[in-house]
Amino acid sequence: MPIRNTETSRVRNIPLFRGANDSAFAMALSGAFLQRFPAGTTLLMEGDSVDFLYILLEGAVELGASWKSKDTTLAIIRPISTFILAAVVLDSDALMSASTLERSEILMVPGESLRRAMKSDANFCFAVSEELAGCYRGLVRSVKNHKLRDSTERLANYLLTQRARQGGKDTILLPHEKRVLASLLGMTPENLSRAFAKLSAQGVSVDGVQVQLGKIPALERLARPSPLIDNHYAQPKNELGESHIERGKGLLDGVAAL
Amino acid sequence: MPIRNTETSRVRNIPLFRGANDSAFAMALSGAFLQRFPAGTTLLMEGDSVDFLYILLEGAVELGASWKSKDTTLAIIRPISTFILAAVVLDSDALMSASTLERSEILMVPGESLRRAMKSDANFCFAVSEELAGCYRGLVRSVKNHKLRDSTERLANYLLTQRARQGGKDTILLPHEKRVLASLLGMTPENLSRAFAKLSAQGVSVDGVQVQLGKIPALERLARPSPLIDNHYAQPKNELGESHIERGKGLLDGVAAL
DNA sequence: ACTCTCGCTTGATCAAAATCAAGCGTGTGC
DNA sequence: GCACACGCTTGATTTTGATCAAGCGAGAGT
Repeated sequence: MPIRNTETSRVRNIPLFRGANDSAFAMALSGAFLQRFPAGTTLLMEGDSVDFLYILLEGAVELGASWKSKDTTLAIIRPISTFILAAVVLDSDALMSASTLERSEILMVPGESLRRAMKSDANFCFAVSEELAGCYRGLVRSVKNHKLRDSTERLANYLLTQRARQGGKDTILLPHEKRVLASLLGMTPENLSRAFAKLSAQGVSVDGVQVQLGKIPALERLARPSPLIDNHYAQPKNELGESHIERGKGLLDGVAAL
Repeated sequence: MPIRNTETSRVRNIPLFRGANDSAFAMALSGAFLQRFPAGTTLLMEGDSVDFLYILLEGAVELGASWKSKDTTLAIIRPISTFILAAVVLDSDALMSASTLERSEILMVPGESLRRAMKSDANFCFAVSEELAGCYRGLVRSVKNHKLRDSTERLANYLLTQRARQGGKDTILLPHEKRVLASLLGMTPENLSRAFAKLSAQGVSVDGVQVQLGKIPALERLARPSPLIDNHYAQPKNELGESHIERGKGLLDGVAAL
């Protein structure tokens, strides 16, 4: 599908492109096209060579990986976010697979165009570096979350993060199927159920996708959220790893991953 | 300590600076200085603001993190490598602490100089992006390693990676104390001992820092190393996460982390 | 030589999480 | 309406890893 004005203007204002000069922006998007995918479509498999930067405009995309018949979710991307940037910059193979969780609308930007634009405009290139640095730090948070907390603590922090993103109200909606959430949090669906059960002591009660957080102080006492692991303060756009994303200093639209 | 010619020329050739033009290189290193630290020195704590890019010229540095009285090692840096780059690019706080494992020699480059240099030279800026992308992908490998493998499998892969880096001989030397190794692999020292014991079935025998790998095929059958997780093919310079680092396409000197 | 310390190992116990196996409830298709 | 599939839960069991508690052995300081 040819790229239209509506799309370019939407994308022009994300942090990645905002500081680019017009000619670099045009160069980056030369050859870009818009594509729609139904839910459950595999966009990319681990090991595939990566020819495009993906920019998710609508929908949701799961980044995952597998080994020896196990698999896991590494991140869930929400609009407007890029993914697979690192592989594009290095012109190398994908380390994660990507598939749509919902019907999605994706802008596909040729990697070669993007790299040329970076080399032609230091400000744009700097924005790419900021973006990558933010992704890196999101992953650092994710590793810390996994190595330092047990599964109940991860869930408790996930709930508090969602609360902050969904406006601070005491009842939140789970944005994904529980099995996807379990995989993102690094546990089995069975254990996710049990972790929810444990958190009833902290006033958490689940009804389908709705979760009531009855006793926030108790939940916080258990979760002990930390700005060095959790990203409560970011805008409610992305969920990377256990849902932490970060933008250059005081920012703004989330843009994430790979 | 003032920076001398020997140091600038050593650093000039790492991938990060190789493509920079002379004026950007000079700008980046303006205000840089060399510092020596004894083993066990804390260079940076989590949450500290980061004013310098660190370039490790000699020694070894551990990057770690802690939460609720637990702590863990996220990476071990070997020369010549940078660390804390992402925080410098974003001019933000450290997400990891850094401390020397051995007496170390570190070139400290002011963050502001580095950012100015990036904005003045798109090629240098591109190299920074490549560096960050490599760090990012190293962390992705690390997350996969932790979420998909159990501790014995992680150890088995670690041993095979070390073998590849130490020249492919069937006896390798552990480069760190076992307690550090355990923390890097995400387990307790007790469990590291037991994991070694389990691997005796695969021909692994330990004597102090020396490890004999008796039955490589059996070990590989258990470890199932994968180019999408392990970085056997990189140069033997770095150990990030479980020891995977990656450089832009066909590269070279390792440079890593944060 | 002799303790002392320290890093590592070993064993016993405990806690956390994965796995196996039903069951339950809702929604779909026939 | 009825059967079926599917996502989720619950319980029982096993496996994995953490914790607690000794012990062992090499090296450092006296």
